[in-house]
Amino acid sequence: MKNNQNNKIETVRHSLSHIMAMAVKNLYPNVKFGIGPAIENGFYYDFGNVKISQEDLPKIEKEMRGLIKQNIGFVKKTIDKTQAEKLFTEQPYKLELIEEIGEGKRKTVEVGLQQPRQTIATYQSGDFVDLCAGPHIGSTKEINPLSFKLAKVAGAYWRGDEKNPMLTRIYGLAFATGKELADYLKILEEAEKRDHRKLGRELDLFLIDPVVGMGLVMWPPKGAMLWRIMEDYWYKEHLKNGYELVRSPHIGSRALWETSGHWGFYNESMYPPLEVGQTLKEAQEGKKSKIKEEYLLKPMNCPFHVVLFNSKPRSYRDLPMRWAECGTVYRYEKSGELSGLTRVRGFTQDDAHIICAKEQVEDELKRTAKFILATLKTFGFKDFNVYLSLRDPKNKTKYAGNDKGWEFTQRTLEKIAKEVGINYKKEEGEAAFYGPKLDFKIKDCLGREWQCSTLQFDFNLPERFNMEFINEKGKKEMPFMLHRVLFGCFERFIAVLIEHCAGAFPVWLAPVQVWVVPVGSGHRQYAKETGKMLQNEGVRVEVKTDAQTVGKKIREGEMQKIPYLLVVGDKEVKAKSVAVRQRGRGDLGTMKLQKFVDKIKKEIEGKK
RNA sequence: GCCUGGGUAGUUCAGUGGUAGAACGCCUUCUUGGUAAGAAGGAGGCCGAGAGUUCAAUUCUCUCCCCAGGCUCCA
Repeated sequence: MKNNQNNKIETVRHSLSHIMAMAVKNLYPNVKFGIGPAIENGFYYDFGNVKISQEDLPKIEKEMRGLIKQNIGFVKKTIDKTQAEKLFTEQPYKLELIEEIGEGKRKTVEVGLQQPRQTIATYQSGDFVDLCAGPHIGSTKEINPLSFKLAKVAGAYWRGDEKNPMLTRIYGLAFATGKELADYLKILEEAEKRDHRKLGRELDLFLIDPVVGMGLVMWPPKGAMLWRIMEDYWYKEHLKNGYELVRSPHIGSRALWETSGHWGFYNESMYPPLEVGQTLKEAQEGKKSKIKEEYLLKPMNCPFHVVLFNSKPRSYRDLPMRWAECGTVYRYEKSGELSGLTRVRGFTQDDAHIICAKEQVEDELKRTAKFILATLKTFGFKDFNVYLSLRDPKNKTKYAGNDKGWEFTQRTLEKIAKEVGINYKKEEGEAAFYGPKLDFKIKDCLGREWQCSTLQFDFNLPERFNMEFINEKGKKEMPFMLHRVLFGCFERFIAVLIEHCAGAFPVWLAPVQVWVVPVGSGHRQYAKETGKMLQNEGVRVEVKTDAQTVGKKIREGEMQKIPYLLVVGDKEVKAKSVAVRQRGRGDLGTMKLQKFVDKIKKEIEGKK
């Protein structure tokens, strides 16, 4: 039953995309049509040869409502390729699709064909015919005209390829009822309040300033504290889990990146070389000299770890090696891709490389997957999607490594994913060229997925750097290499963390856990003593001695999302107690100071 | 990088072809306070940068920079 309803709204959404296309055609007769599928929460359609802006949406929406009132029916007509080519003669994008349907190449949702077809499905509504496999509603009277809304315009490359022309995409929202639409709009409004960029400013967690550089993040005390807490936790857990810590520099010579292959295949994303042949002063004076050395900022930590591994002969007895480093990397992302903390140009990966023998692969994978799951759980993430990215079986040549290695690792990845109970989605062709991977993606406040944890094989670096160890038989053997990050990187993880808890961090993570609020000036001394005592117990505390009313300080404390506000006045001084106010819950009443210390320490210990 | 829309005080935003305003925040003074804003006063803006049109540009035009939402790419 639920499924039927889902299908029904999908069909309505898709039909709305056709109605929108009709409306656009009426208003912009020369429009060229791309595609227009139903999507989560609504639909879109891509249009070429038109200039449509946000301001035009009400006009298009009005036209759509006019069409809907006419009770236009949707009629399926199957025609042959020649007829289709004639029908869509002025629609170059449709002709491209018709060509591919004929060849069996087309396999998107709205024309779900895998096999070469002689016939082409079309839907006619009124005088508008669209290339479409359907299904559609019978007539526009099935559409509730109050339950949809055109949301935004956006550019989108034809077929998602940046070499193709850019079309104008109009996104619409559509639900079964007007109430559902209103509810969704409400959710969007709420989401805005959780935006990490807004909260980052309000809570003084991070700063990005164009004077420093786009995509380069600075961390004021509160943000730096949050980072530190995460990092301390991270180090502790890694040592517990049998990792060793390593460190590597921020730049590496050109030769390193040539050997790793990044010089060649990663050149779009790397900052250009630092060419050393003169002093800065000489460069400023315009003196030119021969470049003696070239260095590149590291976009990845791996090559350093590989060089460390190769620095002496390794025995099978040394394996597995688990080397971890919170390493800051720099990638020159295109300007339009930058966004808050989720996409930056300098970021710190909580990286580790596991180098092991084939027999150890399965066990290491399982350990790592469990480690990832435990970490996400500790930070309160329950809702994330996991993707098993495999190579494209139709194009095996573009990958590093050999068939045997790929088959083994892909099989093992899938096996351990099942064993540790991960509900994953398989994606063929999504693997990196150097190996298959398991990606963990967390949603932000708007439901956009961000890859955080990942677990990836690497067939490239072991080959390029000739990594080897001496096996039990005294023979040289190439080890398996595994990259993995738990957070992904601190920046992005902090972004999703902020949005996940709306800035109200659990006590163990809160940069400031407690404010002590004296009622009057006579209570300042006791407040300071209380603060000192808490500080000695390892609690992160601030004493608010400024001359403001209690009401004002409470308000500020709540807005700063401080987990506990301790109000102290005459009663508390006398009884050596504190009046505890918990964030979001209000006054919990008074308790002995020691009792509060026990309470908060227990919460911190339990990662609450 | 591409498409659409933006950029006015630390923040959120008004406003105007004759070089600007509110609220909060900040500073000072008064207030010594009991669970979400005590009062008064003050400072703070080459209205994102550059060029053009104009007697005159924050306002109109163009270029660039940055921001938002997408696309592409990615941790």
